[in-house]
Amino acid sequence: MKTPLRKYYAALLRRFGPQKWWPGETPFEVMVGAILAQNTAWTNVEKAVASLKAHGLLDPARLAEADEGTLALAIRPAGCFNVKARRLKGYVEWFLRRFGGDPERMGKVPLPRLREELLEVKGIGPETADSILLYGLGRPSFVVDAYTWRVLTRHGLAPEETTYDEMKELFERSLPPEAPLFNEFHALLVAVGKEFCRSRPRCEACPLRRYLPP
DNA sequence: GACCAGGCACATC
DNA sequence: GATGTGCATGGT
Repeated sequence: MKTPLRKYYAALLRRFGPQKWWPGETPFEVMVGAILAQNTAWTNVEKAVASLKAHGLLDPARLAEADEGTLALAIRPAGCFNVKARRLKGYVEWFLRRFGGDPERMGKVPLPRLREELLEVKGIGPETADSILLYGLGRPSFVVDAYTWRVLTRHGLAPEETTYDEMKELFERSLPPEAPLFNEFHALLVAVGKEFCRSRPRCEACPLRRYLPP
């Protein structure tokens, strides 16, 4: 069955314009940001990233050398800082060991296999893995998050028990595998989710309202 | 003063 | 295999 996702994309782009997520950052900075962003407001992530920069820790080798306590202190504004310090270190150690800290080398691994490898790293779940792939490396791996889930279930495009991977596949089989498209679409879903999906009444003004089931 | 935010691992049933 | 819980800051 043909999904209306392309129409959703067009309507959202018209309404919100390009979101320009993660512009002009290094791939490594995006990877770090993806971990810091777990269950955290984006404004807090920005503070933590700025703090890492100020501490000279926004570099794979430096970050790997830093002790967890120092790291935790530096990323404090991101919340869950002890957990995230451990996850960051674990990720960076893997990144250095596996690719010498080089995003170019990482980008040469076939997408499905690279995703599998990422998921084996402690602290990297599906959404973080896909964020790293899509926003960090420019690979066409669709990112699903709470907003994506909310929009799709509310519109009857997926039942509430749909898993992460199923929802991801729903997008990936309906769209051409183009990273810029996946990038923009996911950011637009967050935009509409934030503004309109918080409560039922707000659906009245939503740019997707004409696609809502009766 | 709850409740939420661009999750995840781990415990427990 | 499905739920439940801890992590923790800063904004609404």
